[in-house]
Amino acid sequence: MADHSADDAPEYDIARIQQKWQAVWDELQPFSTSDPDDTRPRKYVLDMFPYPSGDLHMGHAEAYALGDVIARYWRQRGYNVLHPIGWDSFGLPAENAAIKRGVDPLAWTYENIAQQKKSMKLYAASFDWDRVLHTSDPKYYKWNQWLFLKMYEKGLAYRKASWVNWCPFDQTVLANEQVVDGRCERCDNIVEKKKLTQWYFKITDYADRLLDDLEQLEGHWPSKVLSMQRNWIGRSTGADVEFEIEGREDKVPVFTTRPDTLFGATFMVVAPDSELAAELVDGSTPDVQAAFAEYLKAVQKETEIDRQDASREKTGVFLDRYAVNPVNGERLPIWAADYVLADYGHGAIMAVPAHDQRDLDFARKFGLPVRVVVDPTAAADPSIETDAGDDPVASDATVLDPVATGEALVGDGRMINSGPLDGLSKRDAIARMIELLEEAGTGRAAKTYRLRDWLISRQRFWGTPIPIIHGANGELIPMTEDQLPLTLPPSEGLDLSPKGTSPLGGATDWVSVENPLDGTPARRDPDTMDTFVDSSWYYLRFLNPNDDTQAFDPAEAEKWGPVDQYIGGVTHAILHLLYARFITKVLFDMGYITFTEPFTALLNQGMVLMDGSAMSKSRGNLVRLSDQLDEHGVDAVRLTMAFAGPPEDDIDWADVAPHASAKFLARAWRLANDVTSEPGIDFSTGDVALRRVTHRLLADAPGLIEGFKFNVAVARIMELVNATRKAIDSGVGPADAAVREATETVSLALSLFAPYTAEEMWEQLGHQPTVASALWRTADPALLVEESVTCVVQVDGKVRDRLTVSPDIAAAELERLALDTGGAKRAIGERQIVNVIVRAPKIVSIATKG
RNA sequence: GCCCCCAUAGCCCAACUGGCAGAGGCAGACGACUUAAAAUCGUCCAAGUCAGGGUUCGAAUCCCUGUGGGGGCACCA
Repeated sequence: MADHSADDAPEYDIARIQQKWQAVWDELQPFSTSDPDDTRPRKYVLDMFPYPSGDLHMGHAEAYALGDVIARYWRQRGYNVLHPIGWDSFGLPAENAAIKRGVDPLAWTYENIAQQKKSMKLYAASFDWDRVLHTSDPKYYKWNQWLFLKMYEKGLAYRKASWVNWCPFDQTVLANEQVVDGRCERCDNIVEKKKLTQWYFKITDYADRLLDDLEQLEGHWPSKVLSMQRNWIGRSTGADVEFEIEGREDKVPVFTTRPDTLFGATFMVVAPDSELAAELVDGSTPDVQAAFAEYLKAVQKETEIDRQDASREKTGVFLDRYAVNPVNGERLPIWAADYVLADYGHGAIMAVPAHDQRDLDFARKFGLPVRVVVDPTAAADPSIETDAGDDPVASDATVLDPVATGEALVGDGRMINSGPLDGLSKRDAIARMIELLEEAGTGRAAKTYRLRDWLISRQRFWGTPIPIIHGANGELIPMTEDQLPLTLPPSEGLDLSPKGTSPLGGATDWVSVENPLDGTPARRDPDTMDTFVDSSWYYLRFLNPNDDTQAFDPAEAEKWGPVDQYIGGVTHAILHLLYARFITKVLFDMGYITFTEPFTALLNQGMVLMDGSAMSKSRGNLVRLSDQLDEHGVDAVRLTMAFAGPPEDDIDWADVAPHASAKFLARAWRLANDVTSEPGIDFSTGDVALRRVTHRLLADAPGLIEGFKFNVAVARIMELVNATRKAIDSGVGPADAAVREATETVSLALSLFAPYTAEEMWEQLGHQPTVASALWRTADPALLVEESVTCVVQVDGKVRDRLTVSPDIAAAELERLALDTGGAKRAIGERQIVNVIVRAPKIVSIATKG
């Protein structure tokens, strides 16, 4: 038995090993991708870049551990792997820290970046340090401005006045995506509505493509993210119907998903905060105008949270105006009610109370007429085809009276009271009504989306200035590319505190300019861009981060793009990913790139929790990464992250055992110390049993890594370590060639998870550094075949006997052997055999009866 | 309200996608080494797969129903 007492055996000193190899990596640069003559096939592996709000935390540690496994894996498989890192370094936290502590946001940001970079190096993340970028660097945000100007040129960047989300604490507008449950995503304060003129990107022009292209990502992105994106875009199909309004010149379009129920429309509702409502009220009586003004005031006082309370009563005011139903000429009273939204569809609806729950609630409250046009009891008629799932309702007079039941009839049935549609099913009636509307020129098939345009202006300092000059008469003058970058003025002397207008407005020298067209006084746009603009295309900037002549090199994009594997948290499932997909499509349309999706594959890691909940200082369950690294070593923390479970699952730090990972690594490392054979020994002379374990790992690890089953891969390495330990201590001994082969394989496999330990082992085994640039080995198929396998003999589903047979045994032979076993004979007894299923060589299943 | 995931030893998790429920780890028990402890090495322990039904020669795996947990969307016409 080998002697492992502390006195005479070397100790696994992870602190020393870490220090040693960091220096070696700095010198050898095994992760550089700068050689233009590299002929290896390429992989682009990208971790979501961090926001520098402090030092790295446990969440970063998990993400970077997993991303690194993938990057190192592909390198080991012979690929030229681009694995860059940068910082998403514009944004609110820098500014808030500046306000709170009176520091310069720039200094604060770059101090944090320096600290994070140091931690990443310690953490052994295999980044290409030559490609670092910071979005707060004018070298970077110049190209944000370029992108803005290109979008402006194409009509994809525009200004409009609209009711926007306003965070009263951060004193800035927010995108819809940044409002969660009616609260500001960042500070959790209740969001208010304000009418402001702001810059928008026209993402709605791309709604169909953003939705339809998700199909390409199926199987490569988590299905959860795909469904979140689908929900967010929220396409619904139906028809636009044009209604005439008495006393108004132009017709009013209304979107509906149920054009089949047009004959059941009994009133119309417009959004109180829409222009249409204001205009209709203008043409109404003074009484109506007063009532409406009061109602509008009440509506505008409501927060998003009030509005989303589904249980609240319907409210509204009658406008004393009338629309005309285009299919039957009926007069429909027009109401304003806040259950109709100004910015969805056309801000007006046709109300069909019999077949829409909201309309029914409203009609019941205000005593408006209800007319049933779909008879759900009639679907039993065999000549009527109903949609699957919409089962006919039992024939019962009461269901046909929604006013009495309070339940709208939303299911399928047979059309009644609907003139030319009578007798049709819902589906057929929808199609027929669209035809009729199109023939009459009063409507057409239409689609509407939940997705809104992307509001990109922010009234904040620490962001990309918008490269637009406002002339004295309100004209917009875009800067020209040669004038970029438009850099931020120094923060010194500026009031950064939230006050509802951009701090840049106070930088008089900066904001006041001459109108480039006529020399009259003009002002720069004082707002800055949403930082999601920065991150929407950064993956392209990594291809040539220091190029001053272009945002990115289309030739490099052709070489490397799109990203083969993107890794990051599910927190960005909608926002960032949707914007990046959008900008990618825009750049494709402009001809800069040849692909339409930025991220071919996506891995979402879970969160790191403590005692079942997210870590936070206020909760007092914060685990500090630096403490963990000090206590257990980098490798043990990384290994723990990979081993804890499937990567997309949350890790509860209370459930995992980094000390056990450290113990395992020491055990693996000790193997390398124990090996006594020389490098280059002929492995084929080694012990076959141990070689089998080694080669099974060689064969299986690639599939496990590519399937993101890192935890299983680690378990398999542990298995090999255990088998090797046993071979050394109580088997063939430390000099056997198979022991060296196994230990070298452990080092190679561990190099993905525990790079320091793996390097140390590799060197101890007599190899040149680095194991990080060594290649994975091919399994010998001969060693993957077992000499004999156990075949199970089942009778009526129960295991009755076992056979030890050759793996290539013939089915007929196996059947004969199985039927002859004592266990099978006993179980069959007098019963009659009805079927024998043979799955050679693993199982024989006998079915009997009697 | 609509849609989507998940449930396996005390705990974290595997199981070739229908073929003997266990790879690995934690915790636990015992032993070796030690004056002792730690470290190390070794041995052992444990569920019949949330519940009920169905398909099948055979179900953790496929299909229904329910329970429990997690997530997304929601007055979106």
